[in-house]
Amino acid sequence: MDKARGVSNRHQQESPDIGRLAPKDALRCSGCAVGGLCVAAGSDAATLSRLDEILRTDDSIDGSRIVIRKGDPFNGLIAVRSGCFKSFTIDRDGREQVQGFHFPGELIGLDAIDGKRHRADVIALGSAGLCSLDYSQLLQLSSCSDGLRDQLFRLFSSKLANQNWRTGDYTADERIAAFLLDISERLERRGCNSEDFELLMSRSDIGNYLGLATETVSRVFGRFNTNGYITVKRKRVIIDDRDGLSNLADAVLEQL
Amino acid sequence: MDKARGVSNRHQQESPDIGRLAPKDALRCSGCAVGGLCVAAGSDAATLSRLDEILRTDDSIDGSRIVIRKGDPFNGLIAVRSGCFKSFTIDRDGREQVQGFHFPGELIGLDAIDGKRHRADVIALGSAGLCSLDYSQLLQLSSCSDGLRDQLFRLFSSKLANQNWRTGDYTADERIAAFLLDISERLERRGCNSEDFELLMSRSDIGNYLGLATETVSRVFGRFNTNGYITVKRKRVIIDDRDGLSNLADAVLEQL
DNA sequence: CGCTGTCTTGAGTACGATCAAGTACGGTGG
DNA sequence: CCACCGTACTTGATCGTACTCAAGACAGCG
Repeated sequence: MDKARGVSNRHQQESPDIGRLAPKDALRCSGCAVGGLCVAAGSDAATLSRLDEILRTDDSIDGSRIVIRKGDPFNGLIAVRSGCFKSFTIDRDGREQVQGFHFPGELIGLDAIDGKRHRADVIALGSAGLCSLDYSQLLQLSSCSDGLRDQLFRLFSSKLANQNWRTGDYTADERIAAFLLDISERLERRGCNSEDFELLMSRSDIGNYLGLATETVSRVFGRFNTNGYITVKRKRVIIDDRDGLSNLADAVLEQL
Repeated sequence: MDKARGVSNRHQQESPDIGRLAPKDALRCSGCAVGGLCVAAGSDAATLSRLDEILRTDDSIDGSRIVIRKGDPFNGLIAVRSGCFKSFTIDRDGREQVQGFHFPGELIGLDAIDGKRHRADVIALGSAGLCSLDYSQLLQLSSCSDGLRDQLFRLFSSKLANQNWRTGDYTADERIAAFLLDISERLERRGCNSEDFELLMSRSDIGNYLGLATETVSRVFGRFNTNGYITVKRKRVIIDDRDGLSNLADAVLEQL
């Protein structure tokens, strides 16, 4: 009972770390650990093997490597294989705007299809891997498969839906509760431990993402800690009272 | 020189009002006034005529009519033909959250593809018209046409891209300047007068949408008016100093 | 062991929210 | 045509949350 106090450690041993989701031998959609959440979901075997053909993977991304720069020509969709990425822009005053964090199975660069240029920088938070899918080839391939088309639309759709809560008018507490539950839920869907995890992003990233100052994030984390909602030490977070958090985040989560 | 002072009235006579974009006789994609911005853009004649087949139109929508309710089953995409719509949710405390305003050629309900239920209420702001496109039929049809698939993805993509600026951390002045320029630009693309127009939504809708209080919107409008950026009287807005507004909205607009 | 960057904690401040009148407009009916 | 009413908008005064500035604690690392 040293660290994981206040919560069962039922997920302790079987849950993989977010960085370990893509074993070296699964360089294709057909064997991908997050296939069920990604582009391939709902595709038949034939489509799957053609997806494998147009797929380019890179599993050797080290922490803090910028994988996309704003203005880069858009060639294809980027899917996260493992690890976590942050997308952001820097305005002319040098101020950063964090647009989002991307987990395995999620697509990056969807907003670049229209203008054919990437609209944000994307950086790896820790070691990570990704796939790229050439857009015109994907467009071709999607003519053959109803399932693939549907899945692409669904991925777009859920991205749009998940965007809405951030624009609402919520308090710092509501935002952070919703943020923590969002991260937790995304980890869960990937088979990771959703009760006890490491935040891969810094306090200032979180604050920037949520429209709050770094200090406010720190303070709310501290308050949640003393109130028994979570146990937080630096980047390590344990969800102690999920219901309490949900209660706080209620107004926000109704948007989903 | 009674009302349109300070700005040329070059767009005065030839610009249609936003409510008058869909003449009664153009009930099909092929003859639609906003076809170039909507689903049909980039489709060949054959696809266009098949689009016409799966299209259902309704041009007799009166003001304040709710056309979609949150939780409604998702059957297909809704495209605005004429007028303007507002999408919003009401949380359990009865507080409204305005998610967006929709102009002719724009799609509504994209975020419902994934969960198969609409995630927001949609109401007409004044008399309006819309089209609905059955999703499964559209999915089928899109297998035949690269152009249609591409256009659908682009519409999704631009929707995602245009979402980002609202989440950033900006002042009331920046938000409202960006809002006015956004409306103006959308009117322009539809061939309407972009210098002198009527806001179809109320101050409280604008405030809610931008995360500001009604009173703040009113005050900023008033300040912009005295500073010579705009002439505003009730719902009527004239853009007097576009550069000034752009300057204010710079930080925001970089996100686009 | 001290250096560096990240995080935490504290004190004062500001921007926009809230509360509260007051005003203009559009609609209705006399 | 005008008096009336209700709603939307404007304007003013006060308040509160989260920002800013500032200092200190902690972890990681040479």
